[in-house]
Amino acid sequence: MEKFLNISKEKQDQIIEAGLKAFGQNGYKKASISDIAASAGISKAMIFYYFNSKKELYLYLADLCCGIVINKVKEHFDSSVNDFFDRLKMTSEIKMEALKKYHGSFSFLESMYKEKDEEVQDGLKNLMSGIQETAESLAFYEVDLSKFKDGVDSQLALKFLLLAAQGFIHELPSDYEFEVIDKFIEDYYAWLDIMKNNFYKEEYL
Amino acid sequence: MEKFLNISKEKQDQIIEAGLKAFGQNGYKKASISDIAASAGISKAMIFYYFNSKKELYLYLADLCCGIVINKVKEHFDSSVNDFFDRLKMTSEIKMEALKKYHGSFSFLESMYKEKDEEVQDGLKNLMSGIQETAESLAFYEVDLSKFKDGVDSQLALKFLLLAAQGFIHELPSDYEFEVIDKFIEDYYAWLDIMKNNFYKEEYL
DNA sequence: TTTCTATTGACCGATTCGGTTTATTATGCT
DNA sequence: AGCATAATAAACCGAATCGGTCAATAGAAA
Repeated sequence: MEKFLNISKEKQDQIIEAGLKAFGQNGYKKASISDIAASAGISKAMIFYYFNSKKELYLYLADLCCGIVINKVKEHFDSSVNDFFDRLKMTSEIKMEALKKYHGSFSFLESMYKEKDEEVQDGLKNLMSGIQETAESLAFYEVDLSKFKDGVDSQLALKFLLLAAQGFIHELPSDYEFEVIDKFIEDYYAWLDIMKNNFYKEEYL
Repeated sequence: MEKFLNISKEKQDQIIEAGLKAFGQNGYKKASISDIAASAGISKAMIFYYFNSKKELYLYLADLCCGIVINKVKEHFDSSVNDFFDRLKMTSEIKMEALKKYHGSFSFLESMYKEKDEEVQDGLKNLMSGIQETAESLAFYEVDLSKFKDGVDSQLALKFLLLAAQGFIHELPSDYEFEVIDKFIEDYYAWLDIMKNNFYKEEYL
């Protein structure tokens, strides 16, 4: 595997993107090394030269994607931000920055959560345990909800905002341009501002 | 194929659900008849006894799912409802009713839109042409947007509400219970009411 | 009993799978 | 230059799986 780390970053990225895409779309079992190699523009033998098996490649990618998210969280998350909308902006920014590293990262991560194949279960369990503490639910405790008007259910607001973000991620084609993410962030912030202006008590505007 | 229509509705549904799930998760090429048969609890040979080929089964399911949605639209859509939120309730009700017929219908429909395999392209093209007129974008013309307060972008509101609905559909596990849909509809309506109460000019409340 | 239908498990050739081996090309090092 | 070593691809491996067929069985109807 040190073989892989010694080649150029561009070629590494081609292989990583190809792997994330194939595994993300088809799951572990139905993704094939031949597909990945062809999609990365190299021969199948090279995949086994860099990584020794399908399993090793998969777990490397899993580790990589989790690492990206975890690092972004450690880098940007600030628990002292306790305004509802500011906190949301922060977490969505973290998410989107991770999304911008590799096209396939999110569809891979999501298929990873559903992955049931026994061959990789052991390796995944290890990863999961270390990532639970960055779960979304934990990211929203200690947020100040008293700024909301009576009659506005902040939990419902949160729920639908998170669903919308998830909907956006799923709507992305596998070959999206990075700018569509920036465009979405823009819309997202505009939408958050509208909600804030109409859902907060006047003294907090 | 008339063989298939003569067996009991329950057995039909088992096969349909198995097919929708397999094709929806894996796409046409990577879904296997063996999987579908096993998941439906019958032998592989029976699939070829009812349908003569993989392609015929796939196109039958595609036709079935499109038919369900189209019928629900014809049945429930009322273009005279031109309040923004009432229209949204109506279209989401149509969607969810279709979702409740078969667990796998929506993931199948979505994978159907992305399907690129040449073997079924011809059959899909025919279906698509008849379904375009029920597209979501068309469902929102002639809606009265003047009730919104200044500063509230109704198009942005629509966009995020549709994204949230899509996010919900994707969050569903493949073996969801039908009641979670009712629970979501409940939340959805509560959320629409909150938005209406805060986004409409006072004279329209 | 005969006849027809529903159903299966075993089977078919073809393809594809994960993985290996071999041969060839670059790439240093001296 | 020559020589070793690493990078790469193509051809290959046995095993599994693919879509699809078929012969044999069981069951109901006659």
